[in-house]
Amino acid sequence: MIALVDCNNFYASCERLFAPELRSKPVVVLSNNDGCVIARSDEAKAMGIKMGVPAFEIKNLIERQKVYAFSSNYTLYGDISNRVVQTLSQFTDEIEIYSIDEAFLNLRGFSNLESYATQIRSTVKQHTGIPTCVGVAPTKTLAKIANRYAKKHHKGVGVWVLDTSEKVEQALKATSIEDIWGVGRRYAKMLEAHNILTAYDLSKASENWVKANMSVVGQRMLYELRGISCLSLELINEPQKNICTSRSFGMMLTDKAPLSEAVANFAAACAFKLRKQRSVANFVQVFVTTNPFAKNEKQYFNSITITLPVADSDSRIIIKNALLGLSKIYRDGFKYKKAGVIVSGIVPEGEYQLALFSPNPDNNARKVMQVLDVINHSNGSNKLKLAAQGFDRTWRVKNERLSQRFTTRFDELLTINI
DNA sequence: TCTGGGGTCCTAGGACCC
DNA sequence: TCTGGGGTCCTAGGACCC
Repeated sequence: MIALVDCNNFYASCERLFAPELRSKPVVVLSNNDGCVIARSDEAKAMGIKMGVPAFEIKNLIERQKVYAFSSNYTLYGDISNRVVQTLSQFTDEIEIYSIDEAFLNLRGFSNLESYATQIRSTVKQHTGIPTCVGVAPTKTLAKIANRYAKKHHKGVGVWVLDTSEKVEQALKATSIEDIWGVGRRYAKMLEAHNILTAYDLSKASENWVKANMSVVGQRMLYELRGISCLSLELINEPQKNICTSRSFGMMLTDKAPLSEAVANFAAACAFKLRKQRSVANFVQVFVTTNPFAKNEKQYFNSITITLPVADSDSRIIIKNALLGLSKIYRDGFKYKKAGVIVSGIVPEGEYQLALFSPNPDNNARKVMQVLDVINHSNGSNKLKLAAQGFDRTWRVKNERLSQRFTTRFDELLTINI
C-alpha cells in the first residue's frame, strides 16, 4: 500500500505558524510580484476567493483586513517542507518527495494502516505544526483519490484508507473526472463529451478506447484506477533536465540596461542550480516578453538559444552567453514585463564532451565558483556578485507583504515581547 | 495601475543512417 | 507499370503536474 501525505493549504499554514493570531482568520499567499492568489486557508476558501485570482480583485478585502495576505516566502516554505519530510522519513525507508507539500510513502507490508496513518499525521503536526491529510491505497493514483476523499469528507480525521473494493468503488464514484491525477482541462472536456463523468466511469472504460484517445498515459491511469500499480515510487532524486529562472518585473522595463541586469541575475541563478546538482549545460536560452494582459500596448515575445562550445556551469560563461542572446533579441520601443533564462542539454559534471578547438574549463574556474557558492550560501546572504548582475535592481519583484525567514536566518528570528 | 514560476512525459513527423 | 526495410535522433507541440 502507498500513502500520500499532503499538507493542507501549505503556504498559508506556514505563514500561520509564526502568526498564531491568524489561526482562524482568512489567510492568502500571493504569487511573486504579489500578482495573484496561490494559497488560501479554509476561511479564505469559504469566502469564495478562488485559486489564481489577481490580487487587485481582492485588494479591498486585504486593506480592510477581512483577509490577511502574504507575499510568497519560498525560503520559509522550503525549510518547513524539509522538516516535514524529515519527520515522514521516520515512518518508512521508502519515500518519494513529490512536491514541496506532498510525499508518497511506501507502506507495503505494514499493518493497521489507519492507525499508522493517523500517527503519521499527528506526528507531523506535533513536530512542525503543519496540518496534513493522508490517503492510503494500492496505487499512487488511488492514493491521490483517497487523500482528496479524506480532505473533502473526513477533514477531522484527515485519513482515508482504500483497503477494500467497496471503499475503492465508493471513492471512485465520489471523484469527478477532472479531479483525477493526470486529467487536466483538455482530457476532462473530451471525457465528459463521451459521458465519462467520474473516476468510476473511467475505470470501467474500454482499454483500447482509452489507449487510442489518451495514449499510454491514459492507459496507465486506467490500470492505476483498477488497482494495478504502473507508477512506481521514485526514491532517488534525479537531476533536472531543464532549469529555468524567470520573473515578472515589479515595473515595466523600457531600457536595455535594467533588462540586462535582470537577465544576468537569472543566468547566475541557473548556473548556481546547475552546480548544486553537479551538472553542466550545453544550451542557454533567453526569452523576453511584454505584458500580454496590456491589450493596448504593442506586444513582443522572443527567445533565442545559444549553444555553448563546451557544456558549463560557470556563472561567468552562462551570464556572458545569456547577455549575448539578449542583445540579439532585444528591440527598442517595448515595455518589457518579464524575462527568463533556461539552461538545457544538461549532463553530469565530468561526463561532457570536450571541445576540439576551444579551451577546456580549467580547475581554477571550478574553484572560483566553489568559493562564490560557499560565500553566498553558507549564511544565505548572497553578497558576492558578478559586475553584470548590478546593484540597481529596478527590475526587482514586488513583495510588499513578505514575512521573515524565521527558520533560516538568525537576523530574522521571531521576536516575542513579554 | 494591478494577472506566478517552475517542471515532466509522450507523440508525430522530418532528417538522416545502413 | 515498376520504386525496401529497417533503424535513430531531434524538434515542436500537446498534454499534464505542483
